[in-house]
Amino acid sequence: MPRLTDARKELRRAQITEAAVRCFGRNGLERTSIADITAESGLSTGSIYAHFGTKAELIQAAARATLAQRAEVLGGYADGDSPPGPDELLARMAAAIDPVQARFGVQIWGEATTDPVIGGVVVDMIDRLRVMVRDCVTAWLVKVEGRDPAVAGEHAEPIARQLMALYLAELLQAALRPTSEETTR
Amino acid sequence: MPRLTDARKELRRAQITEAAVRCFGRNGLERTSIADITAESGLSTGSIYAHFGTKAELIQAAARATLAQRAEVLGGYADGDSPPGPDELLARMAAAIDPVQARFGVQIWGEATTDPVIGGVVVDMIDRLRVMVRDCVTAWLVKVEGRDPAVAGEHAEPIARQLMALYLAELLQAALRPTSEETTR
DNA sequence: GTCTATACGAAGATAGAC
DNA sequence: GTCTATCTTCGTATAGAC
Repeated sequence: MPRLTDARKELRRAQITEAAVRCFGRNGLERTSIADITAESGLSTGSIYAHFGTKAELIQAAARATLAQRAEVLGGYADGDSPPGPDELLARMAAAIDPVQARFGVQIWGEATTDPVIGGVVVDMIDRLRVMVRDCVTAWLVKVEGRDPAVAGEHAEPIARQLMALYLAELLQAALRPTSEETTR
Repeated sequence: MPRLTDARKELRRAQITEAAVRCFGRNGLERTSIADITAESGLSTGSIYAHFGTKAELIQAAARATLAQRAEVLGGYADGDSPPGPDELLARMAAAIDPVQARFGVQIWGEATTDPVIGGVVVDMIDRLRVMVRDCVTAWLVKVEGRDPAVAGEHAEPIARQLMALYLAELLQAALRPTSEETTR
């Protein structure tokens, strides 16, 4: 297994998807051409198509990468000795929102309504996030509120649902907030 | 002022935007061509361009019409003698969600992230909805919970925010739910 | 693997008859 | 106002050299 070259390959792919996300954040999924991405990434058309079969595949990869990145941020919250309570958790999640990623994220929602592949990615990711939020709330109920671990999970579930809804609304709001360029104009 | 012909004009425009929304719900904003809309509406390219200058204008008109229609549903809730409480209100709003309009709505969010005109339409409409929800909650606090009208408005505000977030999440979920065609396959 | 140059198709928009 | 036919542009994807 040539894992060193594999790693390089992954790096290139990441370079491309990250440039793509910046373009998408500026101009939207369909209004950024491959040419735009070549300009942003410094690479060429041929190079991009060497790594992704179609533009749709590129979008899928970018979506997976971005959503996974957002999930990672929540990773360690449930582990500490004093996990954050619901309000604090939401505040942290909201504070971690990046405008460009928020815009791309909402664009992906739109795409997910008609593209089943993207649809799968999005619902999986929302589900993963909700589970992580639930676990964090459970840990909080047990560790700082002193609830019975046996029932804390059940209690955490509806709270997690509400938090996710609030978070999605926050994400949407961030995505709709005018660009800094637009506000300074 | 020829208001009869104006009315006919509006009717045609509605015919076009409604056909467009059905197409958008199926295939997304950018993957429905003008040709698709002619097929769905029974009209021709020329006719469509006689009513809308560009495809973007058509999308804007469709967005305004659809969002206004959703706002209308909430219209009378605050007026009755026994306005619904938060849970009941959310349930009614969720029950009134149409899958096709939900998909189009979420697509519009995506478009709003990069198109300032659509952006304005969306934030205006979300704002209008939130105000209506707030008024409904206020009426409920006063009329069925017996709260002091002087402070009910303040109390209603955060509740309305939560309800809106929950509603938007519900809308997103409906939009991501697989089409009936896909599930029966 | 990366580049440049290009083929090819699709879709937005227009012209002009009726 | 509505149609059909068409123009033109643009963007994806490929071919082939290095």
